[in-house]
Amino acid sequence: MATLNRPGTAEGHVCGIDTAMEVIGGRWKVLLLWALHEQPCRRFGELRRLLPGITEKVLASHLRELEADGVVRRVSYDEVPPRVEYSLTEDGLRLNDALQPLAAWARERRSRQP
Amino acid sequence: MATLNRPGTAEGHVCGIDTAMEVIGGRWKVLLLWALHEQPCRRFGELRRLLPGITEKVLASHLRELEADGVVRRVSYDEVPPRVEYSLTEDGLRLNDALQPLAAWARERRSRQP
DNA sequence: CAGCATCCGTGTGGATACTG
DNA sequence: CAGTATCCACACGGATGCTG
Repeated sequence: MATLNRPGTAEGHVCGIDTAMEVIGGRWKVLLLWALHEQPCRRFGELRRLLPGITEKVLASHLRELEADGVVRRVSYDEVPPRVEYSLTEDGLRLNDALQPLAAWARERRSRQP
Repeated sequence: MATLNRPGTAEGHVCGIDTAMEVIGGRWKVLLLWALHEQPCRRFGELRRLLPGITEKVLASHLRELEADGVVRRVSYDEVPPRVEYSLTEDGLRLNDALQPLAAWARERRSRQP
């Protein structure tokens, strides 16, 4: 019988969905993507304020992971005080678009059972 | 400044996406949804074989959670040997449809960087 | 301001064995 | 066959303090 994932191959997923889950898997990642979608350029402290409850460590590590996955771009300006701006890459924009139906599903389901 | 989530309210998420993430958050859940989408009715052992690496405990708990979230339906037949069949609910079908763009995103991105 | 270093608690998931 | 029952490991996220 065919299987849905292929153990032994690092990224050999047949249906592809869990590859995406690896990118957005993380407590705050989809909210970060959303924040960077609403406004294309955000600073570290700004993102922190947008996500009450997130700690600096987790915010930093999430941003680094999203950057490593090629969906977030980090631009550091050589100034004092330091300024760093985060934005979505092209791939990140596409990912966010791909996330919209999921958000719509959640909204629609809540409107049915409030 | 407005925030993306509203701490203090259990399900008061503004953008809705992380509500969906709570449903599909789990190591194998999207694969389960996918399996039940490919073929509408699956048995426990069948699902276990489709997901090499999953343990019985995790499979059972994931199925129970998906059932509690109203996306999976469990039908138990009173037979010997026991037979239980799992299928997607209407809501589960819609969830799976909402997941397709995400899978497409992952596939498209892999085709660009193999 | 934008982080990193360190330590730590919890929960999710996993291994194994057993049952109706 | 379709699960429970235990026990356990470790990754993830969190709290706190310090730095360029």
